[in-house]
Amino acid sequence: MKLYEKNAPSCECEELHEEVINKKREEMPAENTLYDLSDFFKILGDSTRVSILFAIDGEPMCVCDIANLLGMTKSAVSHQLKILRQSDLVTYRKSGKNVYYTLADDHVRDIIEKALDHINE
Amino acid sequence: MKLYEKNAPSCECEELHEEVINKKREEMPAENTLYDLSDFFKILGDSTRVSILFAIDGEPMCVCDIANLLGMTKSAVSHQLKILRQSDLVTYRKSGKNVYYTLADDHVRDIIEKALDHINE
DNA sequence: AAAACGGTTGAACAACCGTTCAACTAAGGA
DNA sequence: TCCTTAGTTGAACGGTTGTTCAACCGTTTT
Repeated sequence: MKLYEKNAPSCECEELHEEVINKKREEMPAENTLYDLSDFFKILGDSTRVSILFAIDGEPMCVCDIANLLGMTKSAVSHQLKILRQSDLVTYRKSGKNVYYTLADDHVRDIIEKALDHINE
Repeated sequence: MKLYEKNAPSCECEELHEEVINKKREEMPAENTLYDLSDFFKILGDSTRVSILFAIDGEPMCVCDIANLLGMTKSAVSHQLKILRQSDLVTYRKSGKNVYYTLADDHVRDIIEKALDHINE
C-alpha cells in the first residue's frame, strides 16, 4: 500500500468535510512512522513468533529446545528467529554447538502484557 | 500453525535440556491465548488499518473522509473497517447516508503509544 | 417514483508469508 | 581426520491477505 500517494485512487465523494480532513491530516503521524509501526506489529502477528518470545522470556533457550517445546522443526524455528533477530527483538549467545536466544529488552514484554489485558477484558 | 500438535514434526535433537523445557512448558500461556494474541497483533500489522485508527482517533470520521485522507477508494477502506469492526477495535454511528467511525476504547491507543516508544528508542 | 450518493459486499487477482525440504556450515567427539 | 550434531539458509509450495472491480443496499433528493 502506498500511503498518501499522489494521484492515488481516491473516493469519488461529493460532500467531503474538508475542515475535518485538513485537521486530521495535520495530526497524522509521518508516513514512515505508520510503516514502522505496522511492521512492528506484523512481527508479533504470528503465533509461532509470539510463542518463541514467551519461551525465551527469562531463561535463554537453544534452538533445539525451543523446537521441542513448540513441536516444530529446527528449520522452522530458525527461520522465525532470524526475523526476530532482524527486528532486534531477540539476542543470542553462542556456546559450543548451541545458540541460546533470549529477549532483547523489556519493551516487548510490556506491549504483550498490555495486549493480554486488552484480550482478557 | 498447529501449536503443541500431537505427532507434530519436531526437532531431531539428541541432547535436550529437558528440565528447562518442562519448566518453560508450565510457564507458557494456553494455546488459545497465543492465537488470540497473535490475531490481535495481526490486525495492527497493516499500515492501512493503523492509519485508519489514527484517523478516527478523537473526532469520528465518515468512510468518504477517511478514504480521501488516505488516498484510497471507499471500497478498500470499508473492507478494512469491517475487519476493525469484527475485532471490536472501532464503533460506528449512522447518520443519514453517512457512517461515522471512531475508536472503540482507549486500550488500543495505549498499546500503539507503547509501540511508538519502542520504535523511537 | 426515480435518480443520486454513501457505504457494503463477494469474487478474483496478485503479492506476501510460513513451513517444508534439502543442502550447507561450524563445532565437538571418536 | 572423519563422523555426528546444532543451527542456518535458499528455493519451492500452499495458504493467507489486501486491493480492485462490479454489483448491490439504504437513505436522501428531486
